[in-house]
Amino acid sequence: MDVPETGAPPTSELPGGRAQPKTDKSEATRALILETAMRLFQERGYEKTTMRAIAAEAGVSVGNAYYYFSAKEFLIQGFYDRMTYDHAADARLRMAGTRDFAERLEIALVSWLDTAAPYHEFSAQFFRTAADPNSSLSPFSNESHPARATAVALFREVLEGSELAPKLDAELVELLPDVLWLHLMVVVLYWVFDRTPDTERTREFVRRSTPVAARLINLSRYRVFRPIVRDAKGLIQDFILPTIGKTAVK
Amino acid sequence: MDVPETGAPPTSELPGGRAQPKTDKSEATRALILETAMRLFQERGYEKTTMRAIAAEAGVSVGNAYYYFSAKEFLIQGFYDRMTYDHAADARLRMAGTRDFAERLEIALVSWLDTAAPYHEFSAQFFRTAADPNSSLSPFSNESHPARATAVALFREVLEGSELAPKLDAELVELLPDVLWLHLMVVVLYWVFDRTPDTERTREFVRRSTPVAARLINLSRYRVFRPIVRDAKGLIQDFILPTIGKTAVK
DNA sequence: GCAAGGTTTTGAACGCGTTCGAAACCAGCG
DNA sequence: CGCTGGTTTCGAACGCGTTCAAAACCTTGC
Repeated sequence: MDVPETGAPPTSELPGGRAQPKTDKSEATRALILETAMRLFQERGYEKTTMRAIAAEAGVSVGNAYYYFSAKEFLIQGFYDRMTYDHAADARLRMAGTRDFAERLEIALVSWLDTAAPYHEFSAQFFRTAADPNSSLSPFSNESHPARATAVALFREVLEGSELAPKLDAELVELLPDVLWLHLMVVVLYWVFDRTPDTERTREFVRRSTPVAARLINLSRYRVFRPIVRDAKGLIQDFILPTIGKTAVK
Repeated sequence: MDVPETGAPPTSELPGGRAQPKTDKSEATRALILETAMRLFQERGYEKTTMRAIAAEAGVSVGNAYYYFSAKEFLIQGFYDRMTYDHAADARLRMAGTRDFAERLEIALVSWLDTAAPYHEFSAQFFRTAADPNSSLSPFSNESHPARATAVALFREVLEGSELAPKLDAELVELLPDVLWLHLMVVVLYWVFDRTPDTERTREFVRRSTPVAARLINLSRYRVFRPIVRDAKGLIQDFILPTIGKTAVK
């Protein structure tokens, strides 16, 4: 079995990142701008942070900021990439000693909530961006979104490191990582709208929903469910995976 | 049984609509601006249509447009309300003679696709707005969103007009309309990202997924599934409905 | 050392959404 | 009729994201 790349240290960029860094100094400027932006986003929120402020605070001109990030949106991207990378690392650590699938899944999701917690306030922006099919930042429409690849790889580990995986239909094991990633997206959706302190409600949602999900997957092994599992697999293969950029495996 | 209000003719407005119309002339101006905006949105798309253009085309000043719609966003709202209303009317007509649940559900969803078809190009905007938890336009976060009430009422009819409803657990019948509305939201999500001509892919998705959904609901009647159905009901009651503005029924 | 060509940086300028103080309009009342 | 208080309309002005032509800087080859 091939281990997919788990995501490079968050330096890579999409179209918005302009030409690849030619010099060290250039790379430094780029990093400086991103750091500054991230700090200001956290301090004042996304809308309130103006490009002029970022440039001023970083000690460069606005034009220069745009030289590295062709739109304000693309500053989000850097941020999001890094978070995904941190999440995967943290989740791997936390679930290292656990073999139970439901537990592993819950650990992975809770780890996401913890990693994302500091950014909950302006997470709405991430989400708005993700929801725009015209934006190349959207993890749904952009087939080569590095953050998605990283996350899907993580969920593959969640599954394959569990005692459940060997008992399952191989085809299903192939599909599940993407489905679990979608599950995370649902949790994220819930989280974004969650206004309870420490997003306690989302945490409870995760606690309650993971066992149900695990149970459902487990049930798929029994004969009675063959037909409905076949249908579900068909739906996923034909309609979900192609949309998020996997070509259907024949 | 009580028939919920199916949505007033799309005149009502949320906070962005400013004070209620005092005079006929005022109401006329308001309508003129909305009509003009909708026409231009369709002609050139949302981003390309500037407030200045809307005002000019409508023969009023920008300031005046803002007097009636406190932000460009709120013009979307009028649009969306009307579409939802049209959809409900059309779907009712189409499914009048059908009792089979799966068929009724498919009719309702296809009707939505047909109603929304002319606006597919700039639908991304609706969606972005809906995805913003801070916006009062979001059908998720805004508890009294008229469009959602209309749509949920429609799905209640989809279910209760079918031969399936009487056979189901009463509690489940109470929950399902909202779940079906969520199903529509998923379809909308899919549709927004769908780039195939005439959104053929989404249409196929609907054709394929409605029977599966119907089958799942139907299965819930059998004894074997009691525990998992109970779990699912719990999740919906405790985590989904409260979020979209229903107080849990004790 | 210098010219050529690329990379990086600059800041003024543009277009847009939005705001706001003031004008115009329109009752109803004395 | 004129005054008064509310409603409606106006358009200049503000702040922000973004663009762009030109400048500054930095190699590299001669």
